Amino acid sequence: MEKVTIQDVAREAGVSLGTASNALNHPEKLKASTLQKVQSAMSTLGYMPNQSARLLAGGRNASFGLLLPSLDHGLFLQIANGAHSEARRHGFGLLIASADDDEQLQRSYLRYFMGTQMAGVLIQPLRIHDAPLDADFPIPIVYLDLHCRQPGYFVAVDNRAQGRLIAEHAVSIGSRRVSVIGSCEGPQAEHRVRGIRDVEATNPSVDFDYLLEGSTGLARDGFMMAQRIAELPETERPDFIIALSDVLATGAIAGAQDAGLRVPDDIAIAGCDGNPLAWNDSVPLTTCAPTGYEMGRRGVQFLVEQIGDGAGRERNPPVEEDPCHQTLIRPFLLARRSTVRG
Amino acid sequence: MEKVTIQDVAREAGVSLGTASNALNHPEKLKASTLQKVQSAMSTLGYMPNQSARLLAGGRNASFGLLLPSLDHGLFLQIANGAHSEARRHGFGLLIASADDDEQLQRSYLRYFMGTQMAGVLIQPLRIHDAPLDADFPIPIVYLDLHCRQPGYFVAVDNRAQGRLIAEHAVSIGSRRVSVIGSCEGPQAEHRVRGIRDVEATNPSVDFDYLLEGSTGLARDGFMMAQRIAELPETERPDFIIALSDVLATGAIAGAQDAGLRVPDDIAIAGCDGNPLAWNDSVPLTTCAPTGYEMGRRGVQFLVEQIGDGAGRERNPPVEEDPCHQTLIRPFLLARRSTVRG
DNA sequence: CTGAAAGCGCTAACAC
DNA sequence: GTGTTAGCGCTTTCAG
Repeated sequence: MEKVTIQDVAREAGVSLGTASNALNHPEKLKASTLQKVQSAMSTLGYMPNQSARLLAGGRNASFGLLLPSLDHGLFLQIANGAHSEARRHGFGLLIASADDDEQLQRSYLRYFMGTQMAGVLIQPLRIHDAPLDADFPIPIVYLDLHCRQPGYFVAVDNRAQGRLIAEHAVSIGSRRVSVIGSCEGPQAEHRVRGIRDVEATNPSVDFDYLLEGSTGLARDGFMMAQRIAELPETERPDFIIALSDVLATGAIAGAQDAGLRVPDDIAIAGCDGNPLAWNDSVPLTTCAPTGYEMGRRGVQFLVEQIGDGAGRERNPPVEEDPCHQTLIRPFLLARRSTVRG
Repeated sequence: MEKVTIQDVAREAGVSLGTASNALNHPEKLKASTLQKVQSAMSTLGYMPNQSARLLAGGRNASFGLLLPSLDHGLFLQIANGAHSEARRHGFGLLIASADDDEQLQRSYLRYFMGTQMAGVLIQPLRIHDAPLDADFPIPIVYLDLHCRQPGYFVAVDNRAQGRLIAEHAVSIGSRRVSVIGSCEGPQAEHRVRGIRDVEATNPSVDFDYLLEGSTGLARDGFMMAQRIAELPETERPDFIIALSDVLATGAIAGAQDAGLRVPDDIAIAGCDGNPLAWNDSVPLTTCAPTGYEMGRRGVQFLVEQIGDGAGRERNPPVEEDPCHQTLIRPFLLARRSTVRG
């Protein structure tokens, strides 16, 4: 089918171009009968408004952009779902893009979103460093999974509380020796370790040691670390492993079992980051409840808030509020079989 | 930062508007030194080309749209990943949207993609019926997870082969009585049942019965059906349950265990649709390997193919090929602990 | 290589 | 209520 423009619609409906346009953007301005005529003309012609032209002519883009670092983590599905449902509640659409762990691609999608005049952008940056870019962005932007003392909007999981929660759980079930495995490559993992150290400080009778190497993203690393741990003499062997990610924990469970240990009887193992995609163990994993949904929702709320602000005041707002808008998502413990005997 | 246009760039670089535009779209036409000047002007000004204007003026949109029915199934992540990686290989971007199980939203995103002049769109329709729409779409379109004897491009999982695979597995491990649970609400489930019946036909010594009720999407239904099955006297009780979805299988495993049966010793349970998001059982689930990645890849290949076609021939192609382009993705068995003793 | 100019399809003023 | 018109920012074409 050849392209049909709003002109064609107007002709078909026997009205003027402007009226056809109004039917689309200000239906309340038309007489019901006229509106009816135009709409039926649109559908018989199969008219699809050209978004580019609408936007260019000054229309508002009622969509938000969501830019994720990649699509291989359950967290991203949750974020997308949370953001989408909240966006819909406010009458916005949501377009999702993945940077595929590539900074250049991240930038290019970000430019695309800007260039396409999205109503706002939610971005979970690949690295902290990517944040300050917002300095000169023409549209509202919210950073996800990033906690940062800078002007701007940030929504993050309270990773420190996650670490604390799991460590407290370890202590509460009577563990004596706790091993923390993973690496501190990202700020998230770093905060989790800090939370664990909080608990360590208040429980001097429990031993904590830290095997911070490998990555947090590969089950294989967890497997090997658990095997090394399993080789220790029983008197030195930890009775609880905290893995800094669920994927790592999954590997660790397999590694421990492969070495002949029973989970949780001989050794308890827990994850940290609430990643349902990793929950395919032979034993249900203790970890934190997923937080992505909440992040996505909150992020869109910030976006909507900014848009509202822009409309409300013009310049020199009466009160200069704190320009740093931050939200920490509070995590919850999911105590399951990998640490608690059935 | 205020909006900076290509005019500003041209002025800053000391060249004409046309040249600045060429720097963006036909860099090969510029002297290296001029190109350099323009590019640095762009970056110092923080110039972001207005996509709407580019498209409207006739530029090509180097992005595909992917329209998914929802975002709550692991399959969708796989599709998105497969599509994205293939799109990148060909120099295209990918924008993802979710219809959130809402037909109206599906249509609205589809129009959006059309209106935004995407280079092509991949759509996994909510219902079969949504397919024929393509009759008058101005851009290449490929349907996912849909097998359909109509002109157009279709990529689907061979659901019938999935059913066959699982049923053959049941027979091969010596099952005598097989119960199939789930509902035939979608065409996918229907095909799976057909595949199971294929196997039933060639194995008269094995009993198959079909409890086709509830939904395929709720673990709760699986739970309750398994409980009902568990109450049967041992002589009548099936020794193998095929659930028409992994989510259902997950529920069934929990239900059987809750009723005091051991899996797989007392009863083996398998899924069908290779959904990693459902793999959080206490026992690793036998099912088919995930197929989404392959679907996404193949879908984008079809898109690229269509675009290539459009450029190659103008009208009256020398040979009129079959207008029905279909690909069936072949499934593989993933035999795990829920049916095979460790 | 440059500069000028014609739209792309639409929205939002403004007149009627 | 309706019809008319001026751009939105950019790409492309065409003459220099």
